[in-house]
Amino acid sequence: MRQRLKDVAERAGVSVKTVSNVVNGYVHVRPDTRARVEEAIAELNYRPNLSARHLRKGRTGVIALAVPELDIPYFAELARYVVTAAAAYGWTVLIDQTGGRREQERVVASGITDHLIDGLIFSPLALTAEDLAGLDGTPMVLLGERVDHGPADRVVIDNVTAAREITSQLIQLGHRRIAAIGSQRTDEGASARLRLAGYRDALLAAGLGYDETLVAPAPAWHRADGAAAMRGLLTSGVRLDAVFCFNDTLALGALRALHEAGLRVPEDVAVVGFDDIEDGRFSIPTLTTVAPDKEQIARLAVELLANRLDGDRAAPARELRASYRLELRESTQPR
Amino acid sequence: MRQRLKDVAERAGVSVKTVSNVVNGYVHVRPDTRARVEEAIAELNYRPNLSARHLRKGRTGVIALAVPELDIPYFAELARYVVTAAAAYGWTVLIDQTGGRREQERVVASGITDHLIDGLIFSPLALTAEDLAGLDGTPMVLLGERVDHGPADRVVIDNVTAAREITSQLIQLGHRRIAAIGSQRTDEGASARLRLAGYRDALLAAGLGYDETLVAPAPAWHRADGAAAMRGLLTSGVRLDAVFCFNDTLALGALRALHEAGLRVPEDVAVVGFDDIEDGRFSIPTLTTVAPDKEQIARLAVELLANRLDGDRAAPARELRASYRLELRESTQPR
DNA sequence: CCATCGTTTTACAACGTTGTAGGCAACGTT
DNA sequence: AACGTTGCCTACAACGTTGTAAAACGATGG
Repeated sequence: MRQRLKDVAERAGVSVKTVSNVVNGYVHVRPDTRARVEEAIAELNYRPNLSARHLRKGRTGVIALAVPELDIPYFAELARYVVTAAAAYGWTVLIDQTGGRREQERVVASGITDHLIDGLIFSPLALTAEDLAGLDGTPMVLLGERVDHGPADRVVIDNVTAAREITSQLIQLGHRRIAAIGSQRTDEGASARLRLAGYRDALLAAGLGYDETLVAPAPAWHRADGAAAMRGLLTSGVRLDAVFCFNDTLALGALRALHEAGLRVPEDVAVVGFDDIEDGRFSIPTLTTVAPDKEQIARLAVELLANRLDGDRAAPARELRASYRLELRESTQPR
Repeated sequence: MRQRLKDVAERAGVSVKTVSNVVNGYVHVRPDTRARVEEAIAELNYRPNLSARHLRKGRTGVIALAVPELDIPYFAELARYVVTAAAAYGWTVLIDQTGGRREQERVVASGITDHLIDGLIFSPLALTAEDLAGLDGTPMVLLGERVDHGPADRVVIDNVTAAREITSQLIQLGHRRIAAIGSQRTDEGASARLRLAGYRDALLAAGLGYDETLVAPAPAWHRADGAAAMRGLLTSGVRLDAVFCFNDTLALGALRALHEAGLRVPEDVAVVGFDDIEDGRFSIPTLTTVAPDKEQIARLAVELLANRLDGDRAAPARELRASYRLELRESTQPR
């Protein structure tokens, strides 16, 4: 049977509240009393009932991280960092998978949210600012950017600049026909829109012009989508000597399709990705990519949440920018 | 401000309990009363306070899934299936990362467990049966096998047979010097022990003999460990024409190391893995592997937990076996 | 019109915890 | 000696919910 404060109190011969005080580290407890209580706690293997504590205090010590898909490595890696960063605050992280579906995202943002968790770190794919507007409840930190600024705290990286830089890098390496894989319909995928903008900026700045036939859409950003898009570009007959994939899994799929088509990377076609997932450090060839500082993203998100929880909930939303760097690997330069 | 039953009750002009009855689908509520209450619920956007409900009912509707590392793709994929299977029971899944450290696993198994969740699906790396013995509390389902049968429900696959089959497959393809990557110290990694046993069985059954110099340990089962182990085998000068890696990430690392050494896969060395992670379907070459039915594993685990929660908690522990199949891909046969 | 019975609704207590307010010693200060 | 101060501890109430028991209601039959 599970032990309660009352059981500990009876065993130690003190009041329930005194046990509570010991558990919570209240200072004014005589050392011998404290020792007696701690002994009783140990003997009974007492553990606080978190639901009761929450009911009383209004805090659960649990925050949620909601991501579209856990088996996209980027999110799995991010989840690990968030769990680590949250541990520093003594928080447990509930990880939730939305599948990127608007309905599920809405459920997570409002339903799950209510009462079970103290705060939410949320990487929305489909949800819009107005979906979020109605949620007065749980403090929330958004990851990744949309063009429209919502009412919530947010951690972003500068997608446009990063995309421009890596595209420029390709240009500097001598590539002139640079394709892009991963564009999406405007109402989904803000990341896609921003990375496309950076790609376009770089091309125009270099006087190369923007050729729509070089831009391949990808409904989702999985390996299979990257492979399919690459095959599409190849069969379309368009000339190309490099590909900028909007994330690493797309790029891994593209590598595969190029391999199947008998093309060498980087000799025939250079490939770059985005996210710096672990696979890209071991793929054949290894993958040049934009590497966002995931550890920093996670840390900033947790800090924003902590400030919001402890501080002024009505304070204006803040937006923090995380850094990134370019990782040049084999897929852009012969070894 | 968050709404309570009381607020809804006042608005609808009924008692708190009647609102509770409506929320919980109690039958004896007059239709017009029910309508009035539901209207009030909608207007106030009422959501039950789960902590209070739990405190009263002893159920949270949350189960936990504890895995060693989320950025090992196998666990990420498994997590996805568990979340899906649990949704069918209306459960939310709290995903926890233990890092495979015994201390953290113990915390998860006892600490987190208490009061916050109804049940736990647990994939332990370092924890032993005796660690688990002391936990009377939360129902638990273990994933993966240890040699010693613990006191908890369990979902396993037949590791020994699977390892034997895939090794036999290599032998049948004509390979004679088959290395193994992924062995571990006996006190950790039960999977390693079982897969090694299957590998050995197959070799002995084919009259090939078991050569310890062909077995490379791997402290963890990441890509980097696989690459390092492969390099070790290659520099040791031992002759080999195939490698059985105890999971896919090891195999991907091995592929990388072979590539760097200028060896072709499968022409010079065949490679097989275990787990069937998505990467293996897109790697160059694609990876032959043992494919456990992850969806089935997740479903069985959730079912076991459901039975335990609704049924007899003192019933003897059950062990269910999930199926697997061999996926033959490019890394064992030229296209 | 009353008794009976099933339906619908309600009051109350309890789940385990902690904040508030207060009491009792022991101590130091006037 | 009286007083305030401090340290330690306790009783009580409350967080939002639901199970229990019982009350109120309405319909039926005698």
